[in-house]
Amino acid sequence: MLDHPLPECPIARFLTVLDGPWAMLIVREPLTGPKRFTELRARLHGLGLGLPGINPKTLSSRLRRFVLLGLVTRRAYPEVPPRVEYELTPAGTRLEVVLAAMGAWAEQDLPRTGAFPIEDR
Amino acid sequence: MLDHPLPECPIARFLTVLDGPWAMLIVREPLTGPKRFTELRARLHGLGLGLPGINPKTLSSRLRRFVLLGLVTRRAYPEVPPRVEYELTPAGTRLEVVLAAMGAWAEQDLPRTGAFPIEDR
DNA sequence: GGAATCAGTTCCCTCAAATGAACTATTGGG
DNA sequence: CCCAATAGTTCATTTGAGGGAACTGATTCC
Repeated sequence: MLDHPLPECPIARFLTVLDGPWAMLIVREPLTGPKRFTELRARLHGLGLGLPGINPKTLSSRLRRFVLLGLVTRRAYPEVPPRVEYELTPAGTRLEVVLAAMGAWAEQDLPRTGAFPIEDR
Repeated sequence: MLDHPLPECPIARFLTVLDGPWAMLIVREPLTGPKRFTELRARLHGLGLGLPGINPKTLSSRLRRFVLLGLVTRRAYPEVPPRVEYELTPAGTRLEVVLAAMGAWAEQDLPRTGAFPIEDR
């Protein structure tokens, strides 16, 4: 994904990096403070994407990407059992406006049921 | 995708429907007025997602979904050669704020090259 | 001694999405 | 007669993402 430069177009760049059903949902969690790996797993349960929960492989893969991109920091404490905390960087925190825009749009224009309103034009 | 109700969480709902590298890029096009199928194909070339251009199958599949969800209208003119225009509904047009948020974030926080800044914390 | 805890990794499998290329019907124009 | 143009569809194939399940290492609690 970072093997060659990202697209010129900012939107395309965003989509390259934050693609997939999980990416933005993962980013949302540490907005309320640092989160541990297992904590993230637990909180990403039952969001009802048709998916039961996130696979640890998927989660660690996304987290590694985010750390690489500077959206998240990873802090490991040499304890037993191990403790690792993921925290948003300022850049990561700034994704909150995107999340807010997505949420607001969906609340207004994307009902849960298949009964979609016909807008007059 | 509409076989059973969408998730309760608005963000998850957004991601269910507007997932994939192409969805938001397609929506962006008719913001500047109705667009024809071939026109969309042409404009979606060279965005550099590592992809050369969009496959017509992918495009027609997304357009069909958007029409179903009420984000886009499809108007066919019985001419030869055929002409079909895709236009955003008010709901589709409201996605502009999401696109703007994505773009602004990427411009500020997602550089093209792998040299990502380390933010002080 | 055995179980539990945590943060992942590894293996194998499946499935949906995307791709490339060819093809359709229709008619006007050279 | 043959080609071009439009809006797709169809076929066959690949790729990557995700899923399930099991496993690791170190240490503390029971």
